[in-house]
Amino acid sequence: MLKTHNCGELRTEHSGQTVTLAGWVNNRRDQGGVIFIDLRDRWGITQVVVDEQVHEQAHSAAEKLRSEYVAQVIGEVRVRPEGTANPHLPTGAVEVVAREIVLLNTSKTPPFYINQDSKVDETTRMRYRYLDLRRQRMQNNIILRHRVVKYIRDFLDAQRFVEIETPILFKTTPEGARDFLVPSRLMPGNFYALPQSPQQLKQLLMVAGYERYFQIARCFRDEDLRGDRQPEFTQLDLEMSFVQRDDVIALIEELMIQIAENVVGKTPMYKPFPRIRYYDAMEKYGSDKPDLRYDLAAVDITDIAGKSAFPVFVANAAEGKPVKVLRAPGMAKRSGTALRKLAEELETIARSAGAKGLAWVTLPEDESGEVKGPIGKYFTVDQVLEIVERTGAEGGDLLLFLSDKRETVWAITDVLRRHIAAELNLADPEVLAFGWIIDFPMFYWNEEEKRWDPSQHMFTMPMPEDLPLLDTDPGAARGSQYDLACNGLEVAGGSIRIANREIQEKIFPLIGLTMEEAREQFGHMLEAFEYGVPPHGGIASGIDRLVMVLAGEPNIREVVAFPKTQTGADIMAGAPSPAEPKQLKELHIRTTVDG
RNA sequence: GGGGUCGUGGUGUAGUGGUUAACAUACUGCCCUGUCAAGGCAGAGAUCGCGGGUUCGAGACCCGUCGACCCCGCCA
Repeated sequence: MLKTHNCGELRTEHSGQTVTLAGWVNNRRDQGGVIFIDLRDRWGITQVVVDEQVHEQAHSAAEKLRSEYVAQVIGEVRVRPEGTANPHLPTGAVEVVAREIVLLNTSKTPPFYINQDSKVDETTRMRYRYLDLRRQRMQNNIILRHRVVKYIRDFLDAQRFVEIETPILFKTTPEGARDFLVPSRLMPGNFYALPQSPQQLKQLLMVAGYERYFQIARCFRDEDLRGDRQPEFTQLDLEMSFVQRDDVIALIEELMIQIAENVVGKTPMYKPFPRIRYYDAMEKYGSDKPDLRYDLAAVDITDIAGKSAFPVFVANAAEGKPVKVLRAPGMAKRSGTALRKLAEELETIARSAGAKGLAWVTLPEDESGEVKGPIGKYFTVDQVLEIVERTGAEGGDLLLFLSDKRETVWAITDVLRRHIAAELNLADPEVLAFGWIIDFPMFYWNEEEKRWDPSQHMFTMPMPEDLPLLDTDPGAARGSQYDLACNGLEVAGGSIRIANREIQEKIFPLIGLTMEEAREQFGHMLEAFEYGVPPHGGIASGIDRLVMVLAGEPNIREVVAFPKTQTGADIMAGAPSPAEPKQLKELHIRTTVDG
């Protein structure tokens, strides 16, 4: 080893020891006769002091050092002179007096600051990702990610799970996301697909009798990117036999709590995690992955609004369209101009979610004041009081009225709620608010294709008591699906699977598959399921998103070592790139794009 | 496929149609024996993403294009 200690570990008790350190020059302060070098490695920073009169050779070597040069320092640890300790550094009580400095490598001037967390254009960061990753913030994130994955492996191993690898080259399926395809050289005209998740394979491992399987699995989906979505990502994928819904939920909840507390040092806001029915989540928050760090729930006032003098609400209520109120706490305290501007802004946001307009009233700050706003006059005092009581609103609140088709109101609730929370700084990145969403509908209606689409996947077991609904009212049937939301992100989702051939065969026609098509695409599954399938269920958790939320980072790229840009490109390496004609020929591929 | 924001020395920004494009920091050289956001002095560094257009005059305005980012669609 070119070092005996790392740059983060020396303390006063090492005083007097001769040590060898090696790392990067974080900073150099040249005082003339004495030079201070802050030497940095993964573990920290240690101040190296070089005195011209004591070690002339080391001093002249230190004069040539620059930022990010790689150097080895041999010297003696000593307690810093009285009054020169640096309380901001863990190693700040000591310094290493350099006897010898070996220049291991020079460096060009970096294109951005490595030694401070300042804003840098993301294109530049991506182009020099290896330098970006050298920065403290990124090292923290990448190492946190390692610790989370390590914790998961140890936790599940202790619970007698077996980690099993499944193929990356697999079979395309028509359902779900767009597949990444890989042409087969040995079978011209045929393609593998990269797995969107190891869903089928893990169920087959249950058939195979492993009972408790997990994998830290890379998954691929060829869809457009978002701040929380990359085309390739990592899932904790697991499956268990002889379990019911609450067994899987309890296991993952315990795992998440332990990760939060033991790895990140944050106690989740709610313990145990609340369980919210899908319909209630949509009614209150307009989202199946609500941010539970704040409440701001929409409240139904259809009955009151239906009796108001506002024609739109009366008409909507009569048609069965809900009228709901969303509180914007304290937002009515703004001045007239600021309030009008805010209302316009909120209306624009509401319209983007399908609203035709946005009605609002302001509550006075004191009892003698009056309710103001475009529709204030349509409500009687008693009606206003009833609304105030039902919503828990207080003086100075801005009340937003949402009324439309139920699904549209959900969408508006979601965007407004998140905007208000952002405006009021209610989403503290230090807080972790987990919550389960349960009782999802089995299917949602696909109007374009005139069929039911599974809301999770076709192997999701219906809730036992809803089995009869498959024949009578599939839209009302609930699945055994469970999703875990944290801070407005979906961080896990799973279900109990269908282990019964008759039930599975009822699902196919509902989702528009004939038995022939089902056999063609899932024959291996159906066949396997004839050989003694245990009842089983599982869950998958997006590691990237989980680490993102644990780290309090605003986007997924901050926790992926080498992420893709929004156009799916790797700016550093220049991927994707054209293939050589020879490669294409071998793969029996011709492109329609002119080279 | 659609909507939006941004693009100015290495980096981060300012620049409200009119001087030699400004500031901070980084960088280079010199000075300096207790600094740690070191300090002082001097210096170098910009075809204002690219291409058209409007104008007497464009970093700024318009159109296009490229790239990054945010969002909708999409993501079982």
